Amino acid sequence: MIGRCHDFRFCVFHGRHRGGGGFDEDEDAYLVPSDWEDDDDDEDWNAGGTSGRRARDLQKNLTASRGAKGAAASSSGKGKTASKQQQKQQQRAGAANTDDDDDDDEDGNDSMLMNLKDCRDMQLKPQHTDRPIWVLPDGHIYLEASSPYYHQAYDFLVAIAEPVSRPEFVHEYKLTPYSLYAAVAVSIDTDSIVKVLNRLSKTPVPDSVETFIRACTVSYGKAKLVLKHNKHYIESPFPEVLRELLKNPTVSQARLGEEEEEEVAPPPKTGGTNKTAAAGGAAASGAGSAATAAAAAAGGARGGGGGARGGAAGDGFTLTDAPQEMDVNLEYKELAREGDGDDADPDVMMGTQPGGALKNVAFRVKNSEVEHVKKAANDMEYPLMEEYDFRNDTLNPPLKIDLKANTRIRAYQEKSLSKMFGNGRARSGIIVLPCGAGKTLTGVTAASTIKKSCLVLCTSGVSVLQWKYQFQLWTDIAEKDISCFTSDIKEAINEEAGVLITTYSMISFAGQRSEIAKKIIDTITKREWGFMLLDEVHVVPARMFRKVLSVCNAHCKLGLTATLVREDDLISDLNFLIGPKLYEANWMDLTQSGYLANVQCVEAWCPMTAEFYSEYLKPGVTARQKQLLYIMNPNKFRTCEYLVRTHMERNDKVIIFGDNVFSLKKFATILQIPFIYGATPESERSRILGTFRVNPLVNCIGLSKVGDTSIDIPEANVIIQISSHFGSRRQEAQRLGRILRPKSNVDGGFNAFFYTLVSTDTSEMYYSSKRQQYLVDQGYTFKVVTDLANASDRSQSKLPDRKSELRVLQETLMAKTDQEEKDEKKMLDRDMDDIGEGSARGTVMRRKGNLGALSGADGSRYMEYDSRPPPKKHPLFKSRYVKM
DNA sequence: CATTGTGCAA
DNA sequence: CACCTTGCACAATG
Repeated sequence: MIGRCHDFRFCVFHGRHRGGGGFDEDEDAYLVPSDWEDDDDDEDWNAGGTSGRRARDLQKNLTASRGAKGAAASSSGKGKTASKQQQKQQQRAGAANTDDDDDDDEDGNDSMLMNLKDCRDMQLKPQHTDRPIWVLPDGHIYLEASSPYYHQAYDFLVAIAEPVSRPEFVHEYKLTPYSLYAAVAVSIDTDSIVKVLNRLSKTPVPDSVETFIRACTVSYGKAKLVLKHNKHYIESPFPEVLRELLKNPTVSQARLGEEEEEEVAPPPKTGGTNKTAAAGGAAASGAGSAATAAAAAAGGARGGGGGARGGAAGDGFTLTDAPQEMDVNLEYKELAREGDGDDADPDVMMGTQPGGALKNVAFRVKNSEVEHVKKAANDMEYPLMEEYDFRNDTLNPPLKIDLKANTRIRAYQEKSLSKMFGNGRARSGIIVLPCGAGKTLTGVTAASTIKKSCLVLCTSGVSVLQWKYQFQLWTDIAEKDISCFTSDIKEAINEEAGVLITTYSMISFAGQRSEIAKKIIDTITKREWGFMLLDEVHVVPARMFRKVLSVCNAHCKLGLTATLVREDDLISDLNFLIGPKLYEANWMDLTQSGYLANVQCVEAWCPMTAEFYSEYLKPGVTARQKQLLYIMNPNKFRTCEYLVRTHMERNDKVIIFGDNVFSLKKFATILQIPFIYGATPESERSRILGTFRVNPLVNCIGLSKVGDTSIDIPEANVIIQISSHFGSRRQEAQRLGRILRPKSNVDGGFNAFFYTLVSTDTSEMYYSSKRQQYLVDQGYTFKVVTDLANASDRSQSKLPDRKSELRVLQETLMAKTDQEEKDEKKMLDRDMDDIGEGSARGTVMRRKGNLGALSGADGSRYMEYDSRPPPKKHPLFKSRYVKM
């Protein structure tokens, strides 16, 4: 039996005993008062008439109904109910600068305003004041956070809808096909969704929404992607579904006969590398060869374009029956049983199926095409389920790993894992937890539940070490069973089963590999991984990093991240690359529970000084120079200075973040504080961090974007941002995450501070509001202060007068990029070579050149350069050069 | 083993 | 409405 401390796994087992239903996902979990009348007359929805394809059109209609922006927004001024006014106010409060500009409610933010128009004629139901949510015809849902039934409704809504924005009083959610897939994936059936939604809603659920829900959920779970002997199969008890999928060219082209080799065949190195031959090895190989034989026949048939195998696979399509031998796995029986018991759904797909005897049919797809197939299937609204029945997997050797007896996991971690293991199997997906909320422990717990070979992917070498450390901290895994693989650590993998921790770039690296690396990569790609853990999963959609998913084969994938956002549009790719978002913690809930520090966010407005602003406005000033000017704005510096001084007096630990290295250096130098950036060697870094941690006299350090990731400073409780990477919401959230570690002085008030210094009337204002969006959606509010620069006493400042300001301005205008400096150096070296003798490389010549360059005769310098063949074709340099 | 170069991500 | 620098990982070099 399981130790009573492992509540989570306790739950998993019980979940299974209860017949595969999610253990806290059934309708009963969303209890509402029984005297609420159920006014949903489950009208019979005719599945036959509506195929899943309709969902997309419905979605279009839904969005179209949102209508023209401006008119709706202005006409919505007198929303009918008090709570809608409240919503609006709240929404506006979320945006930092609402006073003068009404137009800056952008993107998703305006939906609430528009929707007010749409629901004028909605009828309120009895007990509507008790019911916590509004369901609008466009699929948006609003939840009153003050409702006594908030928690029930919250649990339900996060399961079926995407959180859009969760400020203090009213939360906005949105129904999307993906969110509904995820809901069905965690075992909430369609009728329950509609029923509970209706019960919670103040107004009857609009027909459009119900239709949308049904259309989205009807085809979910009909087809499945499974991994067998390192080959991928699309499998379904419904031949019709497979036929449908095969109509898609992407899918049909990805199809592969059982015995066919993929073109990208690995080097012929078959000599016993496949180590699946464990305890059940004999049985496995027997089944394997039988399967191959059976499929070979099928493949032949397909080649001939002729006879269908199996009665169900007619219609000109030749389906490869799943060989009987493959059905030995319980997984299949359970699938069949589920389909059998699926009472509420007399599915059109099953029309020809003999009720009790569901047999799975399957066809193989190329491993290299899995990504595209999944995307295509998603687009067709037959999202492929990926579930791993790890308890009944006898093919892959088990891994000896258990949580230590004293390991405890928190309620929300357990909850997130319950979404993953809800029906006793492991489903692929993404868990979103804020920084410092224990993502690693969540991942480790998942790995020790599955107990199969586990591949962990991280973004950097240091986090590889951290993961290994955490595995050893929380579990009893043997030293021989866990290994790291980075450019400088190459540990041997356990042949049987083990945990391997590596980086994305290690796997996706395209260039020449060292011999030892080649060997390890080979074993990684050959192995059938039980579990793949993707740390910082928001990086995975990147062109190179997503390759890891086609290179490594895993039964189940779990992505972890704190910030599921990107500034490009690739984030939604994760839906088919990994799976649905299984759980997203609410930052404010965790703050209230004391798991996170209570952060006061402040945006400090710093007016530009006259000289800096006139430079800023000059025509022909490059974007980079403009950026430098608003960062180096003396009022910003003095604001920073003032904040540092103030927090020093409180004995706080302050981090100054600067994305731009030049300005960071300048600030740090003038303030006389240590700073770390990319070029700071490791020894120096740990020395500075060490003193910052322990020395009460060193309470302030500067960090470049090295601090955004991979530097952990639990002691810090104040952040001052002096410069940032444009509108990166991820950076903003990640920086805030640095001070989220709960602080000891919890007295209900703010115990951490997050300042962003913004030069007014510059593009920095725009970026700043963009950056804050993610945090605003998590419920943070930004307080705007305007007078800090003047509040500071000039005489105490290191930049007290106009003369010193002008000096800074001068330096700012002369600031060179690293690239420019390198080029200068190169050019100098070249000049030296031209002059001839190496001995002339003396100080005199070098100095002269340097001074000349610094004096700013840029144009001529580059012109001269032009007459020579370009020494290097760095694209960045090229464009700059062309400009001049 | 410290540095350098390349390529990538954001 | 895009902005383009900075940091990192990896392998190869002297």
